[in-house]
Amino acid sequence: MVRAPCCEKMGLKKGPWTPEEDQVLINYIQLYGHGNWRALPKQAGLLRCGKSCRLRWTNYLRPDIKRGNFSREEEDTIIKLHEMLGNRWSAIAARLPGRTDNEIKNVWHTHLKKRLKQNQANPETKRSSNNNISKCYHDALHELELEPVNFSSHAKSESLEYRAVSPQECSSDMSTVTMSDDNNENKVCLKVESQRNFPEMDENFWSELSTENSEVVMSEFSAVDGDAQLQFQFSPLMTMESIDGYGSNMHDSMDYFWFNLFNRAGELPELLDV
DNA sequence: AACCAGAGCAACCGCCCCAAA
DNA sequence: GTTTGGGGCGGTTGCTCTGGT
Repeated sequence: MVRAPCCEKMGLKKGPWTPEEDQVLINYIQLYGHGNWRALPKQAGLLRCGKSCRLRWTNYLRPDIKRGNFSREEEDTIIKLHEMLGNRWSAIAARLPGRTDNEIKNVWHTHLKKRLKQNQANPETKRSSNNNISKCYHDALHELELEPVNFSSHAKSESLEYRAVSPQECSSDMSTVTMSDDNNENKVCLKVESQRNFPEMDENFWSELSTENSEVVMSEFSAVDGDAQLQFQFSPLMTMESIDGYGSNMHDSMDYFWFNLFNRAGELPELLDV
């Protein structure tokens, strides 16, 4: 079933908004809010569809919108977040206060894609890119025959389960990772249950890990008889409020964690040239 | 001055998700 | 369990601006 576009209804205006229309919309929302977008234009006396009003408000008229050019810092953040999240513009916008998904999408298509292409044309840049590291640890995990089998994500808790996929290991090697942020302090506790013995890790392991993987900072780890506990702390870019729906990113973080763990323990095959 | 091409950006379109009926 | 409708999202369009010829 294809729903006909609401603006095709008789008499509804399309195209650029006039300053008068903007003012009507602003006045109405300031007075009454925007409980029901579909009903809003009629009540406000606008010859627009609700969708058009919502878009105009969220992308342009909202008082907390930051206008003007993107700073280099903002652009770098977008590039990094795009690397992590892909074309999830609203998720990226959630981490850039005052910027809208539409604006970020436009900046990406007009500026940043070009910038990235230029960077990738430079082999030195390419070698050191996070993408390359990411591919390496995914490959490594594949070789280890560890893969995520279950993942669920909510605003305040995450659950992730890994298992070994080779038949001979399947029954003996199962690890379950449960994350929670009970105190809502951006510190995420993980309980790892696994038959695999965790190698002992020194201070350098954690400092290197947090340097190379800026989304997450390991703060504490202990492993006793295969029952491991560790504490994550996310960088400011990775707040728990906005983590909902970032399953793929958490996979990356956990993949990275496992990769480093087993790499350090010398359990990785000779397949990496990071 | 006129024309053209490309860049930038606001707005639209169609689809999806989810809650309410 | 199914249908319906509102809201949100990502992709795309098309208008405007700008710089080059």
